[in-house]
Amino acid sequence: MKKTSLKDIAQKAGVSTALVSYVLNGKEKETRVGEAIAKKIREIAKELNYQPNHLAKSLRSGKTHTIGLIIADISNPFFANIARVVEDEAKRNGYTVIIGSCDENADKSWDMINVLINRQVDGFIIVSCEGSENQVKYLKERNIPFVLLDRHFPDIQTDFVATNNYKASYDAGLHLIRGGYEKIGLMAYKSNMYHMEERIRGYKHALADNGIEFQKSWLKEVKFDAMEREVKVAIDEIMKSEHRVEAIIFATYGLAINGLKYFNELKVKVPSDLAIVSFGQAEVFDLYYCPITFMRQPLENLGKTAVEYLLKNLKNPEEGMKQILMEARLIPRESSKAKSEWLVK
Amino acid sequence: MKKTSLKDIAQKAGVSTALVSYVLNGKEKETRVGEAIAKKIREIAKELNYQPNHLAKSLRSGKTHTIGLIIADISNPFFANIARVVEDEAKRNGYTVIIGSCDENADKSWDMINVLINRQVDGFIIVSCEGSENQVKYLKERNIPFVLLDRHFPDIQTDFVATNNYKASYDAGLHLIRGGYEKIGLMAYKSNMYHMEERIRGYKHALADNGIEFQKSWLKEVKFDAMEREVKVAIDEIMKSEHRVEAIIFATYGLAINGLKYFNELKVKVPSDLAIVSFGQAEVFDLYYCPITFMRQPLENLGKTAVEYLLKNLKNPEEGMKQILMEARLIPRESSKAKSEWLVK
DNA sequence: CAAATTAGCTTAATCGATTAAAGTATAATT
DNA sequence: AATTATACTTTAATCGATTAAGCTAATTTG
Repeated sequence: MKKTSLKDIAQKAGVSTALVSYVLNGKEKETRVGEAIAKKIREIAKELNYQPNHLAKSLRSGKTHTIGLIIADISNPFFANIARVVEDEAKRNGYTVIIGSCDENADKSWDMINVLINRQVDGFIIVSCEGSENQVKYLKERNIPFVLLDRHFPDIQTDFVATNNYKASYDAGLHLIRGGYEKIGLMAYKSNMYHMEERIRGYKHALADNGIEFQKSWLKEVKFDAMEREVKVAIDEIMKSEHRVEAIIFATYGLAINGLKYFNELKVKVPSDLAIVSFGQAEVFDLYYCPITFMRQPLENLGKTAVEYLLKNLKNPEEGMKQILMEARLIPRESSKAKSEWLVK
Repeated sequence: MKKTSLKDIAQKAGVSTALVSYVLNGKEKETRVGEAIAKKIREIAKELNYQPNHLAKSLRSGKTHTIGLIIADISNPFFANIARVVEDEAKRNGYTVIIGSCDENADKSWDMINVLINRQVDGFIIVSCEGSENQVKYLKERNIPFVLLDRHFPDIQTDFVATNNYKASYDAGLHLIRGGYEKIGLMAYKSNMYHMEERIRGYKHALADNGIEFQKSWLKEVKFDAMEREVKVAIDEIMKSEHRVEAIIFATYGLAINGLKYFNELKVKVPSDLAIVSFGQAEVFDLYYCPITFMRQPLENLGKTAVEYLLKNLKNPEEGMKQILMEARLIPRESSKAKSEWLVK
């Protein structure tokens, strides 16, 4: 049983497809279709359960009402959740989302972008990965609408929706310092992505502003592709070092998970052996024996705003650049309890 | 700058679009295109960075190389992961996946199916939710290829790829019994979905086969939509009841998370106050203070096989029904440690 | 009443790619 | 030389929906 097309309806109603199209698109007034015939057309359409063919529509109009969402790492629940938000918001506006994860790999990301361009997506929302600047430039040149989400490139003028990572990281550091911790480490990705640099910068400034001299051995940068192994090595180094830290900030969810696992193995006690603040957010942080303090990023707002910006661009490509940095909020939990609280015990 | 089309290439090469199409589709031999011209066409195509328009292709061929994946609850990491597997496997075969979560709501599921049908997906992979039998029947009637994943309806003959839930649940029960537990509860969804019934059946049989008389108060069924509240109520009841259980099986990831959170609040100690085995899988199970025993479902295999079945159907719609039940494997952890091990302490 | 509107509908081009069918040289065969 | 085969190309229909432009008959207007 084939799908009913405009033609089928036209035939059954004894009119041209044009009329059917006009009626079903609510253009009967402008194009003055007879009332009787309009009613008939609508009835037949209903009877045959007519559903327009999106392909044909899109081919004609050049609009697919589809958004390509490229995520650097969908296995990170923070991104998985943001993907859901984007999807829901897009759906509310009549758009379909095609999601792809590039697993922090720029080549994969290129592939996905090309595949999606061929599929004629109307625009992109992208959580960029390292080394994908050229892709962003390419989209700009080709005038393909897009919004960068969560990560952006300060040297490339684009629309973006991101978190104020400098501030977030600064706040994380400050929180620990106020809790009485002085030797504070940061575990981050080895990356020259701006958002990561900002997190490092914020952390260092928090130390400096509070008269704590940053020690090189406090900053551990691990490769995404070898995260599990390198996190362990880094932690081993940290625990042995002479300026051994009393607290550590995990710059991403993945780092935190690997770190916490290893702490379990090592029987490191949080927060007495080591206090923790982490970026990212996930169920685990609630359920760890010692609930983890984390920086809550405005997930909903980030996702929704990204969609909003993109749709605005699609409607009116001439509109100016739209950029926004949103603030993260520290959610204090046991893992970073002020020293004074657990010292007395 | 508009995208290059076949026409552009044809014009530049001074030939008809037909030739260009033949050459770029590797049909130069059958259609004996001159070698010189073929070369020229390929060069121009490369030079103009030609990328075929999928919409046009699909409109013509009736094939979009797109799969609709409808997931009952994407916030469940088990399903999120399976979605990734499906996506990757589809991509390996040149297919794009459009994912949608219906949040265990049949109406939403209807919507999604309709939207995706209009987008002309070639077929569906569906993790069905309660009350969606009519949708499955509809797809069957309309001869739209689909494969049910993880959940299926025994009364409707369809392709499916699922876990042997009866066996998994039986094994979960057996494991606890062998660990010396006798009073064993099960927390499940209030649902008449077959997979849930099977989990209940397996649990009961495990008890019966080991001479334990099932108590009504041991089985708690909570509504998905009010999970958080009802889990708490259920646990309160369990803890107070006279036949208070010593162990509990969570039939889904969501139930486990909510349960574990509440146990934390109540300071229930796992496994000495209550031993646990759960379905689903997630980072949390590793990182809980007492790592959680769970039934590992063959996630990869489930996802890949679903794609395989669907693609076979797409290639050859006449092929017979394909159904498979895969076995889950219990991963023993601290949360269900044999009583003898912790009693001595 | 002739001319000008207007209402109501159809025609046909278009989006981009595919592909039977038809066309036109050129070469081979009888 | 006439016929046939071969090699190479073009034409045009098609997928399904949209829409500017055109057409016809009824109605209004001066």
